[in-house]
Amino acid sequence: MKNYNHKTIELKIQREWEKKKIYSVSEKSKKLKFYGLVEFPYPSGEGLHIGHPRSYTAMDIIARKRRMEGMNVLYSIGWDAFGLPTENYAIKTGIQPAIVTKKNTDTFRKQLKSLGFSFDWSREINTTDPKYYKWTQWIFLQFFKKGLAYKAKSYINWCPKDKIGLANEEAVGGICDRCGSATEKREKEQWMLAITKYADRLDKDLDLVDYPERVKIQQKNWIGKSEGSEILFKIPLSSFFVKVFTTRPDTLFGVTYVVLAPEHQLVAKLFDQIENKKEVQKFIEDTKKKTELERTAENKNKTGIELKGIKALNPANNEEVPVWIADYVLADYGTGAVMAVPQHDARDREFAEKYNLPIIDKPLVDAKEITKKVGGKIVTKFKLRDWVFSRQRYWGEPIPIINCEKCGSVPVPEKDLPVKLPEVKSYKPTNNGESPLASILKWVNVKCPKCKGKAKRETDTMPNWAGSSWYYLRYTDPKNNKVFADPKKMKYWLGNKSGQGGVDWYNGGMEHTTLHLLYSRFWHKFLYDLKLVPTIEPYQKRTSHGMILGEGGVKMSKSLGNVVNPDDIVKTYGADTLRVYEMFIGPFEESVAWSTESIIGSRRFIEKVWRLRNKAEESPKNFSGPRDKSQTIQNPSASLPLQKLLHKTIKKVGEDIENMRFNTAISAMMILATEMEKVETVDVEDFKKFLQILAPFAPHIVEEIWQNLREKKSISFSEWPKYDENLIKDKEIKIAVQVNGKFRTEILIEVDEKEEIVKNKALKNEIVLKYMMGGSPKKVIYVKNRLINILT
RNA sequence: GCCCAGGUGGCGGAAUUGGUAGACGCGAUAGACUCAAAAUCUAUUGAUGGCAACAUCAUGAGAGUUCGAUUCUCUCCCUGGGCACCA
Repeated sequence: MKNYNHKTIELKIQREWEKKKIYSVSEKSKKLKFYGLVEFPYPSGEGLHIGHPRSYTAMDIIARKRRMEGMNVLYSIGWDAFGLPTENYAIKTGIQPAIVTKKNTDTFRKQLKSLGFSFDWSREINTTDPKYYKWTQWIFLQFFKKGLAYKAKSYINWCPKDKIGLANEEAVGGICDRCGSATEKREKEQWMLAITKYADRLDKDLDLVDYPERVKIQQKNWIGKSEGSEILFKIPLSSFFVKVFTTRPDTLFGVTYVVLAPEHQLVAKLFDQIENKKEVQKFIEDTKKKTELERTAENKNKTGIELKGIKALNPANNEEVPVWIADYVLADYGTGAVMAVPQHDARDREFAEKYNLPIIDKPLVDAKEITKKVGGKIVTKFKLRDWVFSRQRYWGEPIPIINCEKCGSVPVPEKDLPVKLPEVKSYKPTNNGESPLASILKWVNVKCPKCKGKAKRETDTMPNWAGSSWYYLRYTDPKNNKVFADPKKMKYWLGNKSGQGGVDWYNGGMEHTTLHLLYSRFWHKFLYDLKLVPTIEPYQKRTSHGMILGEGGVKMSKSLGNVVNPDDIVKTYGADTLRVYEMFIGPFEESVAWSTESIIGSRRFIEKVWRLRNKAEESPKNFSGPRDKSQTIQNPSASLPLQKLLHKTIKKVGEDIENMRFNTAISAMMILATEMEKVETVDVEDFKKFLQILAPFAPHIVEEIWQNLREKKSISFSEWPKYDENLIKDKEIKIAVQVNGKFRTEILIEVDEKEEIVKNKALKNEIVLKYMMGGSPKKVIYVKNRLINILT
């Protein structure tokens, strides 16, 4: 028997899969479908990160198990390729982003193929492909037509030295990460998507999906639904009112002051009546200088100033209360004004104590009644804000709008889609804050599709969240030129049980919980309303993997020099070993530290499986012709304890995969392999069952052995083994015996043995008698089939 | 400051969800095989005391509930991630 050579085996097997296209699927199947999804990668110049295979192997294991369970499985991959790093690389080198992207995706594809994922490569997609982004633009136009894409003033990060707009990521802490100078906020007209229109449904429909509780909590907190009242406080001697939003209208009698955001419109309107104009003006100026970060970080130093000469009338009792402005009240949440009840609110109390404002104890009243009585309104507010959808960048989907002086924003006619990205000389944003596209006059100057007059193209591009908001729909029908995906194909793959359904299982990172996951749910619901997708929600089930950190638990980074290249691991140990190691490394949902030293354990396990093949071959039963598989158990030469262990392992591995407890599944298979190695021969049928449950984890080596055992069909489509209930049940078990709560010995009992018999057995036990020291049992606690505790 | 995770041997981690803490793997030590090495196999491996049987202690710290707590409750400390002071 040859030595195990992962290089030749893995290459050979991968070529066979590719040649036969065994993982290509179509919806023309009578089998039940399963749609497994992983977040498609951003093809960075650094190549595949060692963390990518964690998620991809996990879903590959599930996909492979589903195939063996007889399902028609869609598992696909693509590239989320628009984005900043490629563009910045282009700015530095002058190489076209499209060329860089091509190079990077080629690398990623090769790397992913070397890991043996069972992707249907015929469905590969790329968000930067005009054939793909045609439909991203098309969906944008649907938003526009429904009035959900609109233009509004917003702020961008602006570096006054470099004269360019910056992404949040490039302006962390208000510092430009290119030149280190302080950034400013600059007002700019931007395209927005009205995600807030869907806030309530995005919140409520979380009840329909199977997401981890922590993901649901995070989404709910992000959406931030709260019910409360809007109440008007009149400003005496003026025609103005302060409109406050409160979730505690029942505390209205406890209000001792009102606080406005410094940017609140009323401050300017009432400015003439303010007695301390100078101080107020200075306070407002100071607040403006602070970045959002500084303002929100100053928890302990809430600052404010009273608007002297201005009062507000509490509508509950017509008493006058002072009006303040403070930086802790934000202009863009609620109404930008709050009523302060220091008696009932910790933050109001802190502020009141600092500035010596009164704290009064007034009665609590019924929230609804008081709201009605004072002419207020019961309202629901959300934290969620509309989505700024414009980027002044090159490497994104051009927003398909033509700006006409006469007609305003006019959508590009569908027949003219996609609006392709033109080639430019410089990828750097212009120094007046416009995208580099603005400098290509030939491209910009067009006729208005409506009036045929002079018009200009929109030069803003979309954020990279656009392409990833609908990619799972494109996988169902990746080459369609007529529609973004055929409704029939979507219906097949997404399922439609009374509007429920969606991708069956979507695994991804926690970092995408509030942005990508929420954005794509929003797009999906919008498309559902247009009757363009068959389900209310895009994903039925979502799970999250933990990060793979560097050795010792620190983040992997170039600067720390602790980046692990998956190519090196595949080369040295093989894809099967890397897959097994990444699944064995720790609990799937938690962050774990990489350890190159520990990989050897997974490699040893794989080699052990290779050696086990000899035991199976040497079994004389191999030459006795075909056998009835159901007779395996009665096979006289098969060891009963080993068979019991095999069937227990089949059960455990199956259950562990479903719960993504891959680490304990592998541990169980290691135990089984070690036990198999101890016996002289292993029944070939039993060994095959072991190979089958290992197949999703280490598909190459098992396929090779499978072929050697004269199996003609790929193990990938063999039937997932069933375990025998009778073999799993034990007749006798050991249970723990405690005396006064301390473990002292164990006794053998029959499973489900009567309590009386167990008690008698325990009380006769020598060791138990010794520890009871002649005393008599006062109380005996028996936990069935587990433990008996004797108290004296 | 708030929210969400998490804290168990030298290291990564198990523990049937309140029932024998440390499965499995790495590392380490000793032995077998070998001229030798590698590979493989066997044994030991939480700490302290003891020749040993064994005993005591031990799951971030401290309390509590319980016959029994890694698991539940409270207080505190630390690590990681997120944040929009959300009225």
